[in-house]
Amino acid sequence: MQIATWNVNSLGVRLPHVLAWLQANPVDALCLQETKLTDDKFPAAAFAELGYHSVFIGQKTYNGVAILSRSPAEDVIAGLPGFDDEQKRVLTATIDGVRLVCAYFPNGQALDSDKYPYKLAWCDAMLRHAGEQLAAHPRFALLGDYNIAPEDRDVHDPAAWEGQVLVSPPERERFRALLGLGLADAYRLFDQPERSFSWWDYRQLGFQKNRGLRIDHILMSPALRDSCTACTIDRAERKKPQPSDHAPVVATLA
DNA sequence: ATGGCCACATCTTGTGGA
Repeated sequence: MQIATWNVNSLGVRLPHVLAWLQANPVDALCLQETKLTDDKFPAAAFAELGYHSVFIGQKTYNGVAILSRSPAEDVIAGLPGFDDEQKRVLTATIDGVRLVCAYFPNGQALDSDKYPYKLAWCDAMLRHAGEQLAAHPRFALLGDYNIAPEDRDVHDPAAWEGQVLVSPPERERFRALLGLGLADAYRLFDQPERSFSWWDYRQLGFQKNRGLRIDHILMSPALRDSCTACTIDRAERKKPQPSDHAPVVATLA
């Protein structure tokens, strides 16, 4: 089984990329973030033609998440229970007996922005949700754009980023709290190239110079970790014409 | 030189992203 996550930065623009990627990478489940489409505009038929079911919650312009899967999604939950939020950022569903959370963590914008305390409170609500889901479902994974680079090695230039959103100590504390539930960062289960990132700025030849951040993650429960045989970032996708600024992350389960 | 790109909305300029 393969599970994957990809922030597509507008599914309206990136639909051809996603369809081509699925044909080349027929994963069992793909979590999408930043679809930026209201539900009436979600291209479910195009995915169905490739043999994928879809569940989705979207809004105009911002946010929006979806889970595409070869088997139908079961027991779907939209949003974070107990956390009132207009923003469409979370879907939870069971695919082939694996409980998946597809999450688009808030960006936070800046440490002095109102969006920063929202991000921290959102992370706290996610910690509760992940803990509850993990307790109920031993085969559990949390996939998505976390908007957190967990360690300095996940940042192209840690000195330049110090004090910025995405790397601040309170955000990294939230990431470590998720690990504290017993979840493993699938990418770090394996030897990986140095300077591995999942997002690169569109500006300043960010990708060509590999000036990026690793902010897209797959965290998995002990039961899944034990069967995980690989986790990779598909950098090649970022080289294509009109790419998303994020690359897909894929985990393989035996 | 503190911005460079991209997507989106409302328009040809502003916001948000990361």
